[in-house]
Amino acid sequence: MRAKASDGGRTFTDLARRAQIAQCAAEAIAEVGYADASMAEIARRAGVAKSVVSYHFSDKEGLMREVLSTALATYARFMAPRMAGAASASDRLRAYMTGTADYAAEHRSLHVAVIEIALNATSADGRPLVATMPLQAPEPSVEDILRQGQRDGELRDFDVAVVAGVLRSAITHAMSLRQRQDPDTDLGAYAEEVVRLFDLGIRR
Amino acid sequence: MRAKASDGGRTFTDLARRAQIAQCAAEAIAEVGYADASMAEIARRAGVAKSVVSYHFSDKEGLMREVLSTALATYARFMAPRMAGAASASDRLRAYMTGTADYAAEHRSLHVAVIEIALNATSADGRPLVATMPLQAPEPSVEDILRQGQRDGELRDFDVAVVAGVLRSAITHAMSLRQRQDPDTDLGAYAEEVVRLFDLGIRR
Amino acid sequence: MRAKASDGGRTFTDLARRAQIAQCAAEAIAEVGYADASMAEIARRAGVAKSVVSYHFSDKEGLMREVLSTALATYARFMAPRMAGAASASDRLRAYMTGTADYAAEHRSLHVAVIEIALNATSADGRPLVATMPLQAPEPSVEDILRQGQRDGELRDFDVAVVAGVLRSAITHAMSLRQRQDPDTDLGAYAEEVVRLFDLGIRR
Amino acid sequence: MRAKASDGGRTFTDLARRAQIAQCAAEAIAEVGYADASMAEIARRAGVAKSVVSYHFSDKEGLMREVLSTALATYARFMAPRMAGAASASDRLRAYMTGTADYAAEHRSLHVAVIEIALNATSADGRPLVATMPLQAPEPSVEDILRQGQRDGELRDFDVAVVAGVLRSAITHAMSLRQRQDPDTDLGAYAEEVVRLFDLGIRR
DNA sequence: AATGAATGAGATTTCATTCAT
DNA sequence: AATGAATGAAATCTCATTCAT
Repeated sequence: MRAKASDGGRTFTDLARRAQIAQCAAEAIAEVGYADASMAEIARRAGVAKSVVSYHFSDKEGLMREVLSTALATYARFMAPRMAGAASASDRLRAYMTGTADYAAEHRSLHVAVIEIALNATSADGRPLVATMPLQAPEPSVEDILRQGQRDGELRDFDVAVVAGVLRSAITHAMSLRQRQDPDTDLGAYAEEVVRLFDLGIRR
Repeated sequence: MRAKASDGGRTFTDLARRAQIAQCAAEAIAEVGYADASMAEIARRAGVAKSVVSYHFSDKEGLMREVLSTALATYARFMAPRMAGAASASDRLRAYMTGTADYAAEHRSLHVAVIEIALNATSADGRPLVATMPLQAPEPSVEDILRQGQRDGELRDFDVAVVAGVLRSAITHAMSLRQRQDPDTDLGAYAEEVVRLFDLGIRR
Repeated sequence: MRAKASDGGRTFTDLARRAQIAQCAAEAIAEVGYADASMAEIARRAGVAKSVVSYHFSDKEGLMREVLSTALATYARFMAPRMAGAASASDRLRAYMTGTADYAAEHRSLHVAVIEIALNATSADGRPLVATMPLQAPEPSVEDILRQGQRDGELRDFDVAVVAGVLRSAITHAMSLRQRQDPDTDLGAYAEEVVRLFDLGIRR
Repeated sequence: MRAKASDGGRTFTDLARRAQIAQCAAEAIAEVGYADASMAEIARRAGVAKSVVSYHFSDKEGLMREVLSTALATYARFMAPRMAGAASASDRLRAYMTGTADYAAEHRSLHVAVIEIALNATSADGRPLVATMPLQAPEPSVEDILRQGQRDGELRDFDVAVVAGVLRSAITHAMSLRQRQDPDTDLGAYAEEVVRLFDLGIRR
C-alpha cells in the first residue's frame, strides 16, 4: 500500500506534482498575464503534457483554486509572526504593509498571480472565482484594524471601507504596477513611504 | 470627391463609424470585462457585422488604441476647466480627484474600459498595450503637481513616484472595485474621503 | 440589400449551406454511427473547415436538431399523400408501413440518422435530445390509428401502447438491422410481410 | 505454482476479476448508456484503478466482447430449462418470449448492455463489434423455430428472416424502449401481449 | 496482481481575421 | 462602405492506453 498524505487521500507524489504545477501556473500568470496563461503554457513550463495538468486538476478552475489557496496559506504563514508582536493599530498597519511588501518581494509570482486571478478568473457560472471561495482572511482584516484604531481613539474618524480599499490597493495594485514600471524598485522603501502616508493620513 | 477630415486622410463617415465602434467597444468592455469583449460582441452592440469592425481597424489592438485615445481626449476635455481655477498643489489635487470621480460617474464605461484595457490588453509582442503607447498625460501629471507642491513648500518630502502611484490607484482601481462591490457608492463622497486622506498624508 | 429567406432572417446561401451540412451530417451518422460522426468528420464530408460547421450551427446539438427537423419535414411531405387516401385502420396502417419503407429506401441516410440520433444524442442537461424537442408527429400517430380501429370494431382488443411500439420498431430498428445485414433487402417486400403479420395479428 | 483454469491459461483470481469488471461494465452501460460508460466510469464502479481494467483486458473492445459472451452464456443457462419442455413451434416461441422477458427482468443490466453494445460498439476497423463476433445462438434460433413450424404445418408461409427480425426486435429494442418510457411496465404482461400478437400473426 | 502517473490523440468550441462580392 | 461566409489557430477537456514500480 502506498503512503498516503492526509489531504484528501492523495499520495505524496501527487501532492508534489500538484504543488509543482500550481507553482508553474503562478509563474506563468505573473509573467504573461492571466489571459495568456493557458493550460498549454502552464504545462509547457512544468515540462509535462497538457493532459497531465488535467489529470491532476479537474478543471482550470480547480487549478486556479489551488493557486489561490496555496498563495493564501503561504501568505498566512508569512504574516503570522509579523503580526504577532504588533498591538496598536498603527503598529499593526505597519506590520501589515511592510510584511506584505516583503512577501511580494519573496513570493513575487504568487503575489502577482493572486491579483491577476482575483481580477480575471471567473467560475463556471460567470461570477468571479474569488466570490465563490471562502477566502477567510487569515488574520484580522484591514477593516478590523482600522475600526479598532478608531475605537481606541488612536485613529481619526473616516469611512473605514474607503480607506481600507485605498490602503489595500496601495500595497497590491499600485505596488505591482510600480514594480512593473521599474523592476528594481525597493519594495521595503516603497512600503515605508506608504506607511508614512497612511500614518499621517489617518491618525488622530 | 469625398470630404476628408484632417486625421489620416479619413472621411467624416469613416471617422463617425470609428467613433461609434470605439464607444461600443468601451461599453462592452465595461459591461462584460475585457476577456469577454470579443470582436463579435462589440460588433453586435454596434449593430454591424464583425467584418465592419475589422474594416475600420487594422486589428483588435488598433481598436483598443482608439478606445484609449478617445478616452484620453474625453478625459482631457473634461478635466481642463476643472484644473484651470486651481493654483496651489492641494487645490489642484482636490480638483484632480473630485474631477476624476465626476468623470468616472459621467463616463462610466470609458473609465472602466481604460482600466480594463490597461490591465489586460497586450500588444502582439506580448507586452502590455499601454507600454507601447505614448500616453502623454494631457496636462500636468500627478507627479508634476506633487513636485510643484514640494518646491513651493506646501507639501512635505516624500517619494513622488510612490505617492503618485498610490493616489492614482486610489482614484482608479480602488474606486472601481468599491463601485463594483457596492454599485450605489457615492463617488463624490468617496473622492472627498480620499482628498482628506492625502491632504493629511502629504502636507507639510 | 441581400435577399433574405423567410426563415429566421437567414440568407439563401446560408440556408443552402445549412442544408448541405445537415445532409452530410445525416450521411456521416448513417455510415459511421452517431459516436464516430464527429464535427470534424462531418466537416470533412462537406468539404469545409470544422469552424464552418460551427459558424452555421451554434452547437452540435443545434446541428442535430436541424437534421431531425429536416428529416421530420421530409418524412411528413413524403407521407401526407400516402396517408390521404386511406380510411380504415388497416388501410392506414398499410399506408404507414409501406410508406415508411419507401421513405427509408429513398432517404436512407435521413432515416438511419434519425434512429441514431434518437438513440444517442443527449442535450446539454444530459436528457435525450428528442425529449427536449416538440416532435409533433406530422399526422395521426400509430397509437391513434390503432385506437380508432378498436373503436370502429375493426381491430381486436389489445394493449395499444405495446402493439404500437412493436409495430414502430418493426418498421424502424428491425428494418434497419435487416438492411444492414443484407443491403440488397427489398424493402417493399419487407413492408408487405410486416403488413400481413400485423393485419393477422390485430384484426378482429 | 498457481492454479490455472482451463480458459486460456488464466488463474482463478484472474477470471474472477474479469467477471467482476465485466459485470460492472454491464451495469455502467445499462445505467448511463454506452457513450458515457468510459473505462474510467467502469473502473470507478468496480472500485479499482483504470489501469486494472486495461490489465485484464487487451482493450475496450476486449472488455465488450467479454460482456457479450458473459451475457450470452447467462442467457443460455437461463433459457435452456425453459425451452426444454416446449415441443410445438408456438410453445417454443412462447417460451422464448416469456423466457426472454423474465431474463430481462432478472438480468436487467446484462440485457440492456447487450442491446447498447450491439448498437454502438465498433471494432477497430469501424465495423460493428457484433459483426466480428461468432455469436452462435446457444440453441435453436428464432429462425430455426419458425422454419420448423412451417415444416410441421403449424405456421403459415412467410419470410422467416423478416418475421424473426421483427419478433426479436419486439422482445429486445421495443421492450427496452417501453421500459425506458414507463419503468413500471409489467414485462410479463408485455410478453403475453406480444405472444398473442405473433401467435395470431403467423399461425396457419 | 495492481496501480498511480503520464500521455497523445481527438473532441467541441471560440476567436480574430480575411476575402470575394 | 459594408458584409456574409469562411478559416486556421488555439483553448479546454476527455478518453483509452501505456509504463515503471
